[in-house]
Order: sequence, then structure tokens, then C-alpha cells
Amino acid sequence: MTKKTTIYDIAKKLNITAATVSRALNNNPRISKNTRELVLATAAKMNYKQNRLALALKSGKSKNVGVVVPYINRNFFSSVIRGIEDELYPKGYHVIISQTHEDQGRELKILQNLLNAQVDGILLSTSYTSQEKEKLDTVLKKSTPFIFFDRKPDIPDISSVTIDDYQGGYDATKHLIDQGCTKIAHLHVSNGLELYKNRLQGYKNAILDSGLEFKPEYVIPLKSDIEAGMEAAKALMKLPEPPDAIFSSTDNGLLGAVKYLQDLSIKIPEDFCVVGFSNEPFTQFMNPSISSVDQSPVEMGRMAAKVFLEQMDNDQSIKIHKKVVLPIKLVVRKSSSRKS
Amino acid sequence: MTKKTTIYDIAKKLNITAATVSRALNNNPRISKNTRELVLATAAKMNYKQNRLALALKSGKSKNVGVVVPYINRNFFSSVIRGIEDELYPKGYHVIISQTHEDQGRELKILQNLLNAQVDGILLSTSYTSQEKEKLDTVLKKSTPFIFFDRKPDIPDISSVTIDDYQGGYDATKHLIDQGCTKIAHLHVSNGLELYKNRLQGYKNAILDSGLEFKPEYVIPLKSDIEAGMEAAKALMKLPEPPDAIFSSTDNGLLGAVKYLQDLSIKIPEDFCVVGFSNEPFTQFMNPSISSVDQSPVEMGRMAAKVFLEQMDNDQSIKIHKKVVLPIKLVVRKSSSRKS
DNA sequence: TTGTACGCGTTATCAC
DNA sequence: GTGATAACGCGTACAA
Repeated sequence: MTKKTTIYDIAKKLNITAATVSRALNNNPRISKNTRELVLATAAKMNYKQNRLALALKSGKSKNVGVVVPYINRNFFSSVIRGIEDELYPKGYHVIISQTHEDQGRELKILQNLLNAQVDGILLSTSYTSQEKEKLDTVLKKSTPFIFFDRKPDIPDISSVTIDDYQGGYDATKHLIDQGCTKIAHLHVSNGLELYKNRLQGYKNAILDSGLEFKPEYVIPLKSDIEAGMEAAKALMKLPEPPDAIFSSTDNGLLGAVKYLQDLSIKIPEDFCVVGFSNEPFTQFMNPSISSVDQSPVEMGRMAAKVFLEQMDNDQSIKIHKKVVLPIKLVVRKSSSRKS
Repeated sequence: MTKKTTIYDIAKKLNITAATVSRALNNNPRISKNTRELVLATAAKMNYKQNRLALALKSGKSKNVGVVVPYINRNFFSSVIRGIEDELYPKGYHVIISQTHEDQGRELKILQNLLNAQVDGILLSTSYTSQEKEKLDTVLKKSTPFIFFDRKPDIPDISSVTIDDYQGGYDATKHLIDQGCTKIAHLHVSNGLELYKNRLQGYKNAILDSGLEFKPEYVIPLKSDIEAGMEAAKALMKLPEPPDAIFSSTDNGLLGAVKYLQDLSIKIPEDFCVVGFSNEPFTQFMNPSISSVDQSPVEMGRMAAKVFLEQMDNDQSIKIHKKVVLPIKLVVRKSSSRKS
């Protein structure tokens, strides 16, 4: 209601100077016990609250970090943010979130905006349209710590936290082979993101390592949505030699494929095995429940936050960076369980 | 890398004063076209960026809003945030998010923290442990705009955006009755939140309006998790006269109940109908797909943001408030479809 | 049209 | 141990 009380107000009331009040509030040793207690008491009485903005301007540290994701309300990203906030809040940081809507233009504006707001760091998962690294470069040239998570461009000296997508693709495919599948297709999200390429590579190597033949026609490029998955399954089943399993880089795509297969009365896992990627919550509620590669999003968020904190602790004049690759975990469910 | 350039830097370079630079940058009319262009050009050349912190301190407006929810990575809340950010970002606001972890103590600290950070407003969905209104009162006494969404305490002069929970309970129950169900149970989340009480009331009135008998033993209090739902279903089926339908205030609870019923080989919807609340994404992937009351979380977020913006436009000395109740929409799926 | 001076709230560096 | 003063970067009333 009333004007906010400042240290100046309480200084006037006590007939001392604002500097003294500041010292008392900040436990400065060079101050008499007497005045400290007096200040603390009247501060409480006047309901004084520190203005973080003024402090930020003075210190150059806003105690805010920007987190930039394509969309907040995707389970994966909201869970990463969950981890980030859990880790950063206890350290006194506030988390500012922005959504790129998968648009590089918007992404660049957002980054510039956050920088203008003097955030102490930016944690970013790029939009897949963000292909022009040079543009990103101009903003990366700042001294503000930058950490990529999950989706990252191929830039050498910037910190990043990702999962082992290659291993995820490898493990999922190997698992299908172990279940007796020999003709394994792959739904490949072809938006240019490195992580999907890595999953594809893992798939390919698992096939080759097992002595199976890698068939390019078994790799279907698609967007990460349900309809695309249906179309992909349709195309696959029309092949002269249809596959007997699918490893999909995205749970959403797989969902569409499964619907299509079930419409054809193909039994999963008896006739056909499937494994997805991301371990979206819905995979466990489907019938049959769907195996998927878990990305531990919350841990990824925590880790990204930790890397940021490390970077802050260091002398800012030294530019350090750190690449963290988190392990994945294949969650086996009914959709790929032929043997107990 | 290098020091950030300020208006002083560019003033020095041009042998003019910072005030002039400021005016040029802000399209102040009282300035010569010549110097304006000169300033703009060198500002661009020196890569000048406005420091929002300084502006905030000066103007008293941080252009930040705080959004406080129990957990960010719940589909409902992340979707609300999605709506808020979509609406506020184009207006130049940044969204700061914090999680209460359903803990009132933490909630109060967060609110105080946000106020210290000089946010221009706070959008809040209270934790269910937040029962002591008096404590909340001290922070509501500030001039900072406050908007509750979804979960709100019963405080008269604060803005809020909620859905019509009563109608949701009513419609869901009425729908079950229309499908031929006569013994309808209700899973009631008993954490004290008003919204659950409203859903219960809707349920009760729909029963009474249809000439059915309201049986207290059909109302099972529970927590909003899967295990609790299983327990509830177990208890219900052990009654002398078990129900033939469930309306649940929470999709999660219903999920557990459905699992239990299916273990008993009870056929849904033939033998038993169910309707949930929240329209969680997984409801459409279950087998059978689950009917549920949709809360349009994204729209709720947008609306909460709009109410905030309205409040900002108004003269701050006038305290206004606005209560918005959004309509619900019953999404009918297989779990309650006996008739086409 | 431009310059001067000040204030936003805080802390740090001098003095005393 | 405390006071006075400057500084963080910006916008603006008042002068000129």
C-alpha cells in the first residue's frame, strides 16, 4: 500500500546514515553491536525489504538466469526446468523462462532481451530452425555464461549438457535384436538436430555390429507428430519385405505407428516389437505399454544448473567450458518383451 | 567480452551529453534529426544495448512478473505458464517462475522474494497446504498486482481466474446418469482446496436433481495419486452395494481405480463407466480412452495474463479486482460411451 | 535543440 | 565505529 521503505528511511528515523544501516544489515564486522541490533529491530518494524534491483545494478549481478526452450508445456522441457529451478532457487537465483516456438528469429530476439535484462547466465535448448550458427555467434561472444542442454549446435567452446543419444539408439536397437527381431525399421526425425542424427547412428551401428543388413528403406524421415508416425508405418508395411520391429526417435511418432499397426490387427509384441525415445508419461499407460529410452530430464536440468554455478564461481575473466554427457536408460515394457 | 557500452560511452565519442543520447534513443521529439541519426548509427556500431536493470530501478517497473505454482512439470501448470508467457512476452514482460512444492512456508518466502525483486505482478496458484490466509494477507497488502489462478483462497478483493469446477462436477455426473448409471461414486481430493469442494458439490447436485439418492459412502476422500485411486476403488467394490460408475476429481486417482477394476475383469464402459477431471494427455491413450473434464489450461494462462495487464493499465492508486470463471468442457471418450 | 543536475536504492571507498 | 560521497546506467525536469 504505502511506499516501500528504504535504508534511507530507517537511517533518518535513527538519525544515522544510510551507509551504517547498510552495514548493519549486511553483518559488516566494523559496527557496534548496539546499533546493529537497533537497525535490525527498526528494519523489521518498518517492514524493510531489500530492493534486489538496486543491488543488481550496483553489483552487476542480477541473480536471474534465463532459460530458453521451444515450448514450456512439453513434458521433457518442463521437467528440465523443474530440475533447473530446484537447483538454482536455493542459491538465490530466479529463473526467467522464454519460448522460442521453434523459430530462430524469435530465439535471437529472446537471447538479446535476456542479455539486456542483465541475466547472469542463459541455459538454452535451441529451436531446430536454429541452423545459422553465425547469428548465434554474435550473442555467444558475450561474457555471460551460456549452457546448452539437450539440443545444441556444434560449437566447440560452449558448455553443454546432453544425453548419450548415440548409446540410446544403440541400446534400443540391440534390445530389439535380442528379442529376436531381424528387420528393424527406424523412425528418424529429420529436422537437422544433431541428437537425432546420433540416435540414427546408434541404430545403424547396432544393426551392423549384430551382423544384420542395414537397409536405407527402413529409415523413414518424419516430423515428430502422431500423424507422421501413422504415415511412416503405412509406408513401411507396404514394402516388399515389411519390418518386424520399429525403433522410433520420438514417442509421439511411435504412437501413430502403433495405432496404425493395431488397426491392421498386428499383435504387439508377439508379431511386432517397438521401442520409442523420451519415455513420455503416456508410454506407460498405452496398451501395450511402450518401451522407451529415458532421458532423465530432471537430472539434466539439475546438471545444467550445476555447470552454470561452476562457471559463476570461476573467475569470469577465464573462459571455461564443460561438456557433460548423461547416460541414458532403456525402459523395457510390454511392447518389446517377448522373453521374460 | 569487453565492457558493455553505456549511453555515456557513446556520448563521449560524439562529444555530446548522455542526456542527448538518451533522448535520441527514445525518439524524443525535441532533438535534431541530424544528431538522432548520428547517435543511432554509432549506438549500432558500438553495439549498444539498453540496460533494463537501470531502467527498472529508475522507472519502478521491472517488466518482470512472477508466476508461482506447486510444480512446473505438471502438465496442467506448464500449460498455464505456456499461456501466460505467450500473452506477456509480446508486451515486453519476462516471466519468472518458482515452485512451492506444495509447501506454504516455501510459498511465502517465494512471494517475499519476488516482491524484493520488484516484480510488476504475481500470478499464483496456491499450494494446498496454504490454509492460513492471514499469513498470505501480509503479502497481499502490497500494491503489487496479484492474480490467483485455478487454486485460490477465499479472499474477496483479489483478482482470480478459475474454471467452473462446480459445473464440471455437475456435467460429468449428469453425463454418467444419462448413460444409464444409477450408482455413481465420487473420488474426492480432500486436501481442503475450494475447487475440489466445488466439484463435489456439482456431483451432489447432479445426483439430487436427477432424483437419485446421494450416498455419503460413495464419496471417497483421497490424495491425488494412482495408489490412492486403487485403494478407493477397492473400498468401493467391497460395499454391500457397489457403484456402477465413478466420477473422479482427478485423472491420476481415476487411473488407479481403472487399473483395479480391470484387474477384476470389470468391463469399461459396458459394466462400469468412469469420468475423470483435468483431461490429462494420458487419458486419451489409455485403453479404453478416458472421458474427462477439460480445464483449458493454456486459455486460463492467457486470461490470467490479460487480467494482469488490465490491472497494470489502470491507475495504480485505484485498487481493482476481477474474478473470471472460465467454462469447462466435458470430453467424452470410450470410458463412458454406452450409446453412440 | 542541447546541457545540467538529480534520483532510483544500494554498497564500497574513503575519511574521521 | 560511523559519516560523507561516489558509483551502477538510465531518464527527465529544469535551464540555457
